Amino acid sequence: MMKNNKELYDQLRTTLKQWVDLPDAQWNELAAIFHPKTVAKDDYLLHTGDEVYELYYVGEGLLRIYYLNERGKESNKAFPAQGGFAGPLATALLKMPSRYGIQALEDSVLLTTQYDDYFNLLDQHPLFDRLGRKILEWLLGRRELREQSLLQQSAKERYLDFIERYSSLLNRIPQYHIASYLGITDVSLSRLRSELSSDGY
Amino acid sequence: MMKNNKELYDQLRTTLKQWVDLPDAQWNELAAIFHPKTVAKDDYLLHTGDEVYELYYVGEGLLRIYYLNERGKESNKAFPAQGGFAGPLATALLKMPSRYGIQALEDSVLLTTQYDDYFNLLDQHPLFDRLGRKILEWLLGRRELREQSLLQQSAKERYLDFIERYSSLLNRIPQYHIASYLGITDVSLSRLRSELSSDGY
DNA sequence: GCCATTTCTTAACAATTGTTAATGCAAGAG
DNA sequence: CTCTTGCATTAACAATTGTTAAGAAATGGC
Repeated sequence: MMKNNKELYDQLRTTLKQWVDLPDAQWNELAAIFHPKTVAKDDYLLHTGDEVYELYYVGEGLLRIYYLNERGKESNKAFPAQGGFAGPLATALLKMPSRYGIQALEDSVLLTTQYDDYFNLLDQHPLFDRLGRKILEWLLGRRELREQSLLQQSAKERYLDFIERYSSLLNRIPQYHIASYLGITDVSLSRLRSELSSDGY
Repeated sequence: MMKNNKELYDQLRTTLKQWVDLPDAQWNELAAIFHPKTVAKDDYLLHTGDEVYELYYVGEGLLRIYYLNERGKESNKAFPAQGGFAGPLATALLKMPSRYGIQALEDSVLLTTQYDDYFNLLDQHPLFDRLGRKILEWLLGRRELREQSLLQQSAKERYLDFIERYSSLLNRIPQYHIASYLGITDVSLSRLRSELSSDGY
């Protein structure tokens, strides 16, 4: 069910509207730096350690963003699906090797832009700074919810929250990736699930 | 060693310069909405559940920002000291009861502004949107580092990192507050410390 | 200096999560 | 269809962290 390009760009505009309703002139400027891209299931858009050049908008499909530590342990940071973004902004700004990677969990249709184009855009009109600020405010709120969850909730509580919050993604993401998002091993998650099911969930 | 007001505002301007170097006109606009405030050790600037009205800049002293969950467990989110900010931006935007609280760990000298004034300021000049965006980018980077740390590091590693990163604050923050920042109990931290010291740290 | 209070440590035991390994199950390739 | 491969489950055991309680050490008020 591949979207055509017009639908794709319309969808991006709708997504951005939740923060700033860009007038046609600015919208056209913004749309001009985004280009359609498709990616196949399991392909990588970014490896940890690479320099970051691109930002992605998910029109259709599902990605995962993950951290990798020195011991080679991966932890999933987020699962951007339709309407979501993926692009290590903080790292791109620093022009440093990325602390995270991005992989497609499904065949996906994206809109992508070069970070250099994005940074240039910010200088073209103050509305882009405003849009950027609003998106960042939103992102920050999400990161803080996650931080609180990791600090204060047990693995079981985090899993139950995940089920509730991301019910639509539940059967699209392998268990071991969910476990890694929750900060536990796949074996522990399986044990939690069996405890929950014997408790009547 | 109480700073006088001029030093206090100069310090704020210096702090902001790391993101945007405001011309005098915009700096004066910004300075006008900030007011000096002192707070005594142990006093609360914000309780969880209160609505958020104010943003704080720390001129001198030390604060802690903490989350509180339904079971009454507190977890420290950050320890803003000289040059730092405290103010639940994400919550202020939502006009919802704050998920976190702010308490002074030392007698502190602050500059504070009403969020309404801050939001108005953003409409006065595009530079403020830019400043806001840059601060948020920086904050987001820090939150992501913390998220990765909570997902991938053991309590012992997190503690060693904390010692390294915040060595200057180490003897100003009680152990149990550090433990709560690390996501463990004070008893566990004490145990870690004794293990480390018998390992020669 | 002395007392009360707070903070930190220690110890025993419980609960949670990790590790390893074996097995079952399901989906995709040929 | 069969085989391979990847994913999920289960079990036994280890390591980490939590809980509770008692006492030691440090701090602040008087």
